[in-house]
This record gives sequence, structure tokens and C-alpha cells, in this order.
Amino acid sequence: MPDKRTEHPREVLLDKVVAWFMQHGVLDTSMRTLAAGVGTSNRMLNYHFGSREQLLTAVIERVCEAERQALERFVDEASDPMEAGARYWSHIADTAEVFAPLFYELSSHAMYRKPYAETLRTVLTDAWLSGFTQAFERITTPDRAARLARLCLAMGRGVLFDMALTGDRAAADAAIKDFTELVRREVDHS
Amino acid sequence: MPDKRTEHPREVLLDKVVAWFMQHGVLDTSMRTLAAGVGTSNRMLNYHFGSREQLLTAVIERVCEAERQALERFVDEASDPMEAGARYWSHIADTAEVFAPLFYELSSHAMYRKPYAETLRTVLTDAWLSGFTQAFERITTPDRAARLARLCLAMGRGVLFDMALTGDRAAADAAIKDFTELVRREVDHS
DNA sequence: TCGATCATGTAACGAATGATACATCGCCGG
DNA sequence: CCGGCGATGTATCATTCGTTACATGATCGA
Repeated sequence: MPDKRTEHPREVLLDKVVAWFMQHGVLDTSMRTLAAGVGTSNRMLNYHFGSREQLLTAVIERVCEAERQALERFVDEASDPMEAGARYWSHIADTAEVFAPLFYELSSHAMYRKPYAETLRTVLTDAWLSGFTQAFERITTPDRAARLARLCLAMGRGVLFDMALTGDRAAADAAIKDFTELVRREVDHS
Repeated sequence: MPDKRTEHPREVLLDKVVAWFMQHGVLDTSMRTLAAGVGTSNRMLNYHFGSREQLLTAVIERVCEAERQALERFVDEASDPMEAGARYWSHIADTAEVFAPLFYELSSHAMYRKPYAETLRTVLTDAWLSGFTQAFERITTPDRAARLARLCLAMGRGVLFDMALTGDRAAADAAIKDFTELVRREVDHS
């Protein structure tokens, strides 16, 4: 068990804040509502994070960090990119119900605000694109690897979007399966 | 020129509101800020729309209506679904810079609120899925048409998302081109 | 034990919010 | 010409917002 003093209350609070945001949304949640939702006071939120803006930044960094770790695991396991992708998709899908709305909300927020867009673009697009490309280069040419990587990334997000909006997990799984086969045939035939 | 009295001020106001939202975002825009942005007063926004919530509903219905018309044009022209899709993509891409952020913002908003989700799901997913499926049934089996339709829809949204976040139109065009060829080969080989 | 430092609760501030009451304007029908 | 009605401007309501001042509690080293 970690020493109580080493788990800074700010981090513990941030975990709860992210969890709350995943269930209730970010942009129309006030500091007081959020504070009540995570069992503290708005006074504490401002004490630990400084301001609402800094809290939002911390939230974005936290989810981006989770993304980075997920990518790292993916690259480590991606000896067969197709299989690793399929396995990773099931993890995404399992957690998507609470994760996807926050993901798209923060992203749309970033589309209006360049500084956020820069951060999210780096983490969500550049990093994943690089990871996918590396993985595909093990089974095809670099040029084709880059193209397939972009398609996989886009497809994953599109399917995730549909699932978040419709709640239809089965259809999403089927779509990923269809697409995986499509790509596999494409790689084999080349 | 249409009679001045028949273009209800509410509708012309709604046009301006949607345009403003596309450039500046919805959720953190106040009635006063919005009113100033579209050259009126918050008094007028409440007069014509009743409340902020009803205004948001009107905005969603407006963009959904635009979607419906776009779909209608697509289905009419989709004798060759692949070519129609490519043509329609270029239209999407041209208008995406101001359209996509609002699209994803409203969608993420809907993911937290079931009533909105129902409306958006019907217009954004069911209708388009049906349109794509119809188009593909002209060149392949019904089962495969449904599967391909879902893939195309998801891919379009994923690529649109990437483009909105990165601003990289060329990469998006290339991805759509790659995917189109992928699908075309799949249809031809079956 | 004592003091220091971090954490927390209470209460309040000024500003901004969504909404409205009231008066007024302009236009068209009679 | 005027009477009604939709549209608009002005001013303000009560709330809620993000933030902060001040006081108190908790915990641990010296």
C-alpha cells in the first residue's frame, strides 16, 4: 500500500474529476456541480488546480497520458499488427461508453482553440499514426504501411463515434472485423 | 426576391446563429455573446426562440435538415456509389473547416443526453446508413452492401475528424482515395 | 509538545448568466 | 388616419458563475 502522503490529493482528485467528466460531460459542468459530484468543494478544486482553466488542462493531460500508455502497450504487443489491433479494439470498446463522449467533447473543444488542438493533435494523431505505421512496416512496404496506418486510425475513430452515438456494440465489432479482413486481404494480395 | 414578410426574422436569425456557432463553438457561448456576434440583442434571441435550450434545439434541427438534404442529393446522384461518394467527399471537405467542429460538439453533447442522441442517431447514422446501403446494393449483394455502407460511413467520419483536428486536407483526401480503391477492389474481387 | 505547513470549511465578492417587464417603434389593414 | 400587432430597445430581475479572503483542522518534524 502506498504511503498516504505520497498520493497527492491533487492526483486523487484528478482521477475522480476525470471519472465524473466521463459520465456527465465537461463544458456545461460548473465548479460547484463538479465538486459536489466528486465529494469535495469548489474551494478545494481551485486550491489544488488554481483555476477552472488549469483544471481542464490537467484533465486533458491526464487523458492524453492514458492514451500514450495505451499506445505504448499496443506497440510492444504488435508483432502482428492486425491481431494487436483487434485485441486493442476490444479494450477500447469495453471502456468506450464512458470514454468516447469525453474524447469527442474535448476534441471538438480543441478544434476551436488552437493551443489545445496542438496538444491533442500530437498525442491523438501523430503518436498513434507513428505507432500504427511502425507496426504495419513489419508486414508490408513503408509507403503502404503509412497509408494503411492512417486508414486504420480513421476507421477506429469513425466506428467508435458510431458506437458512442448509437450504443450498438455488436455493429461496431462487426465493422471492425470486416475492416480487419479487408486490410488483411489487401496486405496479402500486394 | 421573396417577400420581406415571408422570410421570418426567426429563420434569418437562425441562419446567422448557426454560422456563428460554426466559427466559435456552442457550449461556452452565452446568449449575450452570441447576440452581439450575430448583430442583435439577447432580448431578441429569447423573443424568437423562447429560451437558450429551445435555440439549441432549433440549431440541431437546422443542421440535421441540412444533412437530410445532403443525403437526398447523394442518393439521387449515386448511380455509381463510389464516384458519388468521392464527389460528395470533396463537398464535405470544402465545408468541413466550419462544419466539423460544430458537428462533433453537438454529437458529444448528445452522447450525454439521450433525447438529443435519439435525434442525431436517426439523422446522422440511420439515414446515411440506409442511403449508402441503397447505393451499394446496385453493385453488390445486400449483405455486403450493408457492411460496406457501415465501413464507408465510419471511414468518412474518422477522416473528417482527423482533418478537423490537424487541418491536413491533403492527407484526408489521400486517405479517402486509398479507401475508395480498397473498397472498389473488394467489390470487384467478390 | 510545539510550530509549521498543507489541507479544508465557511462565507462572500463582483461579474456574468438566462430570462423578463415595460415602453416604444414601424408597418399594414381598415 | 388610426388602431393593432409583431418586432425591438432599455433596464432589471434573481441565480449562478469562478474566484478569493479568512479562519480552522490535521499531520508530522524538531
